[in-house]
Amino acid sequence: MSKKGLVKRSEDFSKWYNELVSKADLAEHSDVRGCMIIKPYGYAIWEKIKEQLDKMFKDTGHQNAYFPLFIPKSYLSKEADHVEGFAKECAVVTHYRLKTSEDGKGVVVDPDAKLEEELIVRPTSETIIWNTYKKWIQSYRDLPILVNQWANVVRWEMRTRLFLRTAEFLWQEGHTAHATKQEAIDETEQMLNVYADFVENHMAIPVLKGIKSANERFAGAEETYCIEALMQDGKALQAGTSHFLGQNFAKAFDVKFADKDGEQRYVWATSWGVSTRLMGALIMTHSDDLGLVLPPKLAPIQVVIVPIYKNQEQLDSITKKANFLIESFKSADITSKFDDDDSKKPGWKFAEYEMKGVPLRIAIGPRDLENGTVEIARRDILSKEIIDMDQLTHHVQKTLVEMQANLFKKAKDFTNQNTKKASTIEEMKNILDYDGGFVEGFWNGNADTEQKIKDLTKATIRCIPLNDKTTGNCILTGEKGSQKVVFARAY
RNA sequence: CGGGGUGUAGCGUAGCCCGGUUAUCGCGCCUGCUUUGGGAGCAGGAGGUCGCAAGUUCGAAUCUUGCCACCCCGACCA
Repeated sequence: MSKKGLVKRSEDFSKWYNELVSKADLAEHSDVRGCMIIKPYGYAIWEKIKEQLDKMFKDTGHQNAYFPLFIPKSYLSKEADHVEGFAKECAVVTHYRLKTSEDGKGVVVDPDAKLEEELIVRPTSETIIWNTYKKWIQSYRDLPILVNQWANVVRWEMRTRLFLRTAEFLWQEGHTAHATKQEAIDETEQMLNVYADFVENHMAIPVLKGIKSANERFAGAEETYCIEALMQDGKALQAGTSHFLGQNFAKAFDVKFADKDGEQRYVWATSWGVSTRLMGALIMTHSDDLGLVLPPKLAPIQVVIVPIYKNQEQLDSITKKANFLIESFKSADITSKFDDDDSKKPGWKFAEYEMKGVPLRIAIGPRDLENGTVEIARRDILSKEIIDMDQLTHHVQKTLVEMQANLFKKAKDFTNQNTKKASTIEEMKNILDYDGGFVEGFWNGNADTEQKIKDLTKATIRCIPLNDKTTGNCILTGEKGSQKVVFARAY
């Protein structure tokens, strides 16, 4: 990744990405095909994401619950579009027992232990949840149901990439049931806004809010809302989705309720989710050649203190100061770590914490002991300054807030600079081939047109932006009165 | 599933075309001393079914065949 700007050759960006994930100790490929091992440091960041999102879900009235990993095959076939969308990538459990093989070496699947009905490892939980909601809902008094589940799901992908596309991934999926269409739509939009709020204000990643074209819509949804973010290589990443499911699942699973007027009505549904893919977005948005850059709100360690010393006596007095600082940080809600590991030299530690994206690094050495100061280094702009020890906590607090804002602004500027308008296919192709980025254009709303544009440019419609009713001439056909959409090449 | 590529120590690699002593180098690891304000230096040491299997040969990391795994580019996708 060049600090100067876009990497146009995607192989270079892939290489940079993979190296970063490995060197920052975030994750690695498992020996199990397509699966990922999230290492403790990577998982700590995911936990920060979870914790903050979970709070936002609860603040909007949701509760957590947990549903089975296995879904009977018959459930999946109840909603036609839904099966079709997921059938190609499902892992299927057919047996429940192993036995020692004939030759005594190893084990084989016991053919006598065949399941009567195969179980599907959930690729998403709409079906099993709606099968349950049928039992939970009889009256309008049972509504709404506002449930979220933190879980793992399996989608048997052909090609995998750490955090962005793995056979198994972690996510949260919200599944809500409502008495009216409007309430369900409001919920869908509310959760899209929660996602946008979280991604922008906690992850410092600017997003574009919009709705998907029919082609890109979730299998079984009537409307898919999404947030799209632009990565540093000029490709778009879908960072979260919120689906208005209409009455599709209620009808498929026969979920009806008695309304106030005594009428039996089908329930209205939504589902919404974000996954460990957010980790990929985080990495690809902020990081540089030295490694990961973390927004302070998501950093498991916000400040690291590195001692520099020549003898035990110096280390002792530095340790005393460091312990004092750590206490002071703690009372200001700043997470810090004192790294007095004697087996690593300071230079090694500096490089290591930069690689891991720790926002602030404080070095305390003999000079500082004399002067009552510390050296403080900022990860985002790579600056260093000397600060008086007694003003430190306040300074750190202020700087962390500044860094959070700075990272967002930097990413926002990048996204703005790489959002361009095109009125013809050639124009769009030039932009995409040269810089990548978001391309605003007009589309006649026709699925064939969308496909042709994709064939010609490798770009898909990322979304139809919300609250932008501008019309113009279709980028492919020139048709007047076409709607505004945003195209990009995507992950 | 199509096209391309790679498998040699924990990681990264040389050697393979043109078969021949004890398989190369770097990082990491272990021991000791000196070091510590940007990934330390020196000395010594440990670590290998050369992806798996068969074949050719006096002899295979090297040649042949088959298999497996992984990576990259497509198609598909959060």
